[in-house]
Amino acid sequence: MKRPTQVDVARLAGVSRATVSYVVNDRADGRVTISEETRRRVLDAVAELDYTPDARAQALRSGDTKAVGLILPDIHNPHFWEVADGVEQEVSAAGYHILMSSIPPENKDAEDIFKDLSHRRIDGLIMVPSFIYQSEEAQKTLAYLVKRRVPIVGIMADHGERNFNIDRVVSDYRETTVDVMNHLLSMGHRRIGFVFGIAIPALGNDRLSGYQSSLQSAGLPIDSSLIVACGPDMEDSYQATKQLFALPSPPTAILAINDFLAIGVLRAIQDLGMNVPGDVSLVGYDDIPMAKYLVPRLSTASKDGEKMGRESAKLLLARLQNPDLPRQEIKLPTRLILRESTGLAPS
Amino acid sequence: MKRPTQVDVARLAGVSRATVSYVVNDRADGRVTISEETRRRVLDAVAELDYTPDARAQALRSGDTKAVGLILPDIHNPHFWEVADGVEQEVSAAGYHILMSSIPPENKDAEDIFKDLSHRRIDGLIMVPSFIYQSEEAQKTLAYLVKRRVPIVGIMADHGERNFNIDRVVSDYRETTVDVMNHLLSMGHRRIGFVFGIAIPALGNDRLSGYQSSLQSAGLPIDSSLIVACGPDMEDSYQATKQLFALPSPPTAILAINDFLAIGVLRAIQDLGMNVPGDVSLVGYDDIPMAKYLVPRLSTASKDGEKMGRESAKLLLARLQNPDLPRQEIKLPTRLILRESTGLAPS
DNA sequence: TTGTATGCGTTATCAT
DNA sequence: ATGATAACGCATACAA
Repeated sequence: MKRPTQVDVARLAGVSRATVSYVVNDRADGRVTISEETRRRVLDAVAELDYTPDARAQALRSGDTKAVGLILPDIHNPHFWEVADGVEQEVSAAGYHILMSSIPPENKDAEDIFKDLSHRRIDGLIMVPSFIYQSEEAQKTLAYLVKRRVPIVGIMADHGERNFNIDRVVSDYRETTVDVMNHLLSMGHRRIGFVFGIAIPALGNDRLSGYQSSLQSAGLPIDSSLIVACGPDMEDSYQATKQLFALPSPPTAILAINDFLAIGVLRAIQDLGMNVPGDVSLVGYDDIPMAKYLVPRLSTASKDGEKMGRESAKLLLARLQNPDLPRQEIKLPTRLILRESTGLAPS
Repeated sequence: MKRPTQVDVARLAGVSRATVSYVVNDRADGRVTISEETRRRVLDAVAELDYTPDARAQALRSGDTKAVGLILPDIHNPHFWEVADGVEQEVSAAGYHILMSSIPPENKDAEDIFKDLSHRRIDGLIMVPSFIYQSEEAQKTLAYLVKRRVPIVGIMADHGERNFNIDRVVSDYRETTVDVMNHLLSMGHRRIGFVFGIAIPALGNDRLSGYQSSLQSAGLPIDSSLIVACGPDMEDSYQATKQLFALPSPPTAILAINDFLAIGVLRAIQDLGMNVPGDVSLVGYDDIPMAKYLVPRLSTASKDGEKMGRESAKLLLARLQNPDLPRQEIKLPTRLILRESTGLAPS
């Protein structure tokens, strides 16, 4: 039993294919008009056959697929689910789907996704353009797509990033990191560690540079042994923390590159027989949903992931509707949320 | 500047469209053969024009879209991201994409997704068929699709669920719940609470029935005030826990319907001035990645989400390749993992 | 070994 | 107010 097509409907209703197309698509605009009589007949036929237009044919004919791609750097970090959720809400309301593509820390898959864009499997792309920094190849491909005016919106930090001339939702932790540091400094912390675990190091630059410049302003040395780079999993941050406390002069406060990794840090500190914030203060980033339920509740620099997702989707939708729009940019704030994981430096 | 098509390539290479199609698709199988000479010419032309086949046209022509849908019940629960990750790994290796569709606790969106399936926007579907239980409508649609032999695989529990006659990956917590209860009982717990917060109540039946039958076997009463149903967010489980301890005779142990909600439970217990496992024992489900980093490390009934994802993808891929396969079913084990959140009942 | 012709299901542009 | 007909870009059976 094959799927019914327009032809089948047309035959059953005793009209032409074009007519079916008209009534199905409600082309009551402008020129075309359909008599109530035939309209009914067609609709009846549609119902009877349970006809539903073929999306593939529509895509070929109309040129777009009603699907947008989404590239995120780390599927295990809850922050990015928030983003995905936001994107989803917005695009699905507009009748689009998300082609969730493999989150590529190494650029390998990124190529594939760009290719999909070229193949017109998707109408546009929302991405946290991490992989871009990893690969010349990817940068060239992106430049090429931009030249072709392919709709792309990037979710990115402001600082030190090349402007790829795409629509962007920017949200930058640099300033808030300075707030974090000032707070820590004012609480008497002098040795502040940084668990820099992130799939793409360049993505952490906003935080790292805020950290370093704060130290400098305070006349404190930048001790590179306090900055430990590690992988993006909780186990990585767990080990990194142990490394930090194996130092001759260990930190009294730690910045974790994100809340997700902060969980591993928290665990390591307690396994070391210390407690937070009594012995060590801890600050994360992103304010993931579970941050406020951890024990202790995690102090963090917050970013509204869901909103970032929604805003980027809006930007993309706008450009899809009107390709000639000037370049769009939305700036979203970040802010410091003090909870229970920060306190006075031990004396 | 328009995208180049087969025609353009054919013209540049001085061959026919068919020839282009042959070399591009490497039809070196069976009958067709292309001389090395023309092959080169075509490939050169392809490179020169940067030709890339149009996926929309391929979809129309070939009948499939190389995309599969994925329906999950709760986007905020890390367990389901493990599943998504597994699915992604497997299908992307086979050249498919995931159409991540809005995770629908209420059936509303489910209809849309089924419709997409009908529209052939996707070739198949992997789902945790939660919404099915909410809506007669959805059940009818599913039955219809099954009759049409649309490739669908369900990720579901075994117990008490209707067999929808689709391929399935089953994994059931009933037995492991009995293990959990036996363990708790052996540690002297007699009043065991259940934080039953889940978007779709029917989905928790494997756990609930294991809980109840264990109680019965032990000759203990089933006190319905110890089972508190709540929403699927951490705040819900947080409040539910407070409710549990407002009882005249509060529990000494708690089962949380999943690890995600267990985080809220853990927080509530400590806010109540009690500690885990000293005052109350806690067990979750799923063994999400952060479970072993919580303080205390969470005892839990584990399920390998990623593997569930991978296996369901394999099933779907197999059926896509051969629609006439007999109905497939894979059973995945669950097991109790004892960590630090369970202990002797207080005396 | 390669080219010709046809159809996939839609939608848009004409005529009628 | 409706109907023919021509693309959209590709893949394939068949002819040459």
